[in-house]
Amino acid sequence: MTEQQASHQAEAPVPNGEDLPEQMRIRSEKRARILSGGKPVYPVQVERTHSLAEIRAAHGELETGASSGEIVSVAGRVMRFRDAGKLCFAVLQDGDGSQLQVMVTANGVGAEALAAFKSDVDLGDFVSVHGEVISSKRGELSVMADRWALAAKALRPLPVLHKEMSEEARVRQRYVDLIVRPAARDVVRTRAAVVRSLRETFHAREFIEVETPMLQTLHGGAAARPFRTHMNAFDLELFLRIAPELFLKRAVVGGIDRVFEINRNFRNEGADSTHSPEFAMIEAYEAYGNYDTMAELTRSLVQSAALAVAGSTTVTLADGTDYDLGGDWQQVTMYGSLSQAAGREITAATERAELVELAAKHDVKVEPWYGPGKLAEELFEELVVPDLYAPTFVRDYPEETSTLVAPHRSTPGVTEKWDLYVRSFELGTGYSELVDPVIQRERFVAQAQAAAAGDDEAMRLDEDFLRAMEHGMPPTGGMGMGLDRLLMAVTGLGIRETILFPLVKPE
RNA sequence: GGGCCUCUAGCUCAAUCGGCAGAGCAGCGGACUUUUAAUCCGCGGGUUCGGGGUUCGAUCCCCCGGGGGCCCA
Repeated sequence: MTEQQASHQAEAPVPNGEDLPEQMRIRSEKRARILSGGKPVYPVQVERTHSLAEIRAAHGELETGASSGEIVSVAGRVMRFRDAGKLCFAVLQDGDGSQLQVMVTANGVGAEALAAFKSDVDLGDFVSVHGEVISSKRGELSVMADRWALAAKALRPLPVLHKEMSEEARVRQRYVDLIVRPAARDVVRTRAAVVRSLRETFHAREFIEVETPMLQTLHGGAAARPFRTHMNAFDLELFLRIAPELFLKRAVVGGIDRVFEINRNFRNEGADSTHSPEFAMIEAYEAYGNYDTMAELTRSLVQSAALAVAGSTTVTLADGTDYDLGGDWQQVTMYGSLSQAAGREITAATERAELVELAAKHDVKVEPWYGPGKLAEELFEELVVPDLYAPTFVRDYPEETSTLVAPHRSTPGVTEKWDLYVRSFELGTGYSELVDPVIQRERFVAQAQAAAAGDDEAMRLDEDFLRAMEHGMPPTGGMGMGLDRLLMAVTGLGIRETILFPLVKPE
């Protein structure tokens, strides 16, 4: 930076200085005053020999009032500040949430540096303190300063630490949430531990991680409305992917027999406590696997993740209740559970008219393009899902709604597909993949007809995907699981709490 | 998409029937060499989400719009 720029910044600390709230104006004025006094406000580097946690680990047992004899430099964000005359206390915080008190006294740093500490430092600032590790008269582990320096000034005040910010403020300004709320930092670490656990489980089973296109000329692999975008160079309409499935299957055709991807999908739908327009998903495919082997893999992924974050397959949810993800999970069939809930036999052969009548009875909305399979699934979601609290694999879904799934080997009209439900939300899905290119083409054609009838979630015919499959695809099992929902499953949090920076409407 | 609730100081929230817009924390000035949400004295701080209407007078009532939450579809 040139001197000219530096002086310009000193003169105009922030735009619209006149209109600033009082506390920002005062902090900006301090910034300018410190700079004009020749001291840096944002030095490139400050003294720091130890993290706060390291000091605590090394000297946590120091007796009340004792001195350690060790001279250190620590730095951190000022979370509390108390001025007791010729002595100041400040509590510094590190990124991992650990805190340590520093004491600045007239004897230790001199009257001038003490006065500067009082006048220059605000809550939220970063400071560096050099001095001896001691224990205060009240037994608080501290660094007794012999010098100090400002490490970075905060121009905005911290929110009050003793009350939670509103949910909206927490989501809109996650950086502030992270500063003041340890639980917010914990979620970030928990999510990282889950992702790491997933990769370890996959690697232990010799799955290869790949990245497939997010910008696609044709969206597919799921039933959802896509985001559209445009590529200038090719003057081409592109879609943000709604699922990686069709590319991962191309990889299996090519001989990547065990393959997985953990990455983002985009669905142009609403946002609520269980849906985010962009969400992270795990998908995996295994040649010579099937929906049973994928169920076993999925259970292992979830249980290993629970062990990684909770140390147990029984996790404690945000509301304090325990939830058991351990052991084998129950398995039911979709038509069987629906029949039981409806009090009458319903199969893939049940006539549409009968299902329409049942839908009317239970206030389930019926769109004209719904066939009997889609209707049965809608009824299932209304009548059965709310009661699926314990982890449950629901098996054998109608062909009509399972465009990419192999026909069941013994039950007519259904496919080898399961959905995994946890606490009544859908956590994942698994298939014996459809690998017959002729049937796949027929299913795509049926989807095209549904699209023509008004179903804007219907899949489009993907000719290149069919071409790949026509080269021969081995019998394959596949699974998919929402990463954000897996976090929800092991923590009990809402989806917007599991995503670090969820989309919010502009203010 | 529909219904209900909500938006006030930096943050979290009050404000009676429509009658001078308040508190706690935070901030500013002062005191204090051992504080732990320190204490004591003093003092500031507001586009009450935006626009319009009713009224002598609107945070409050009405209309339109926006953000957020919950429930329903």
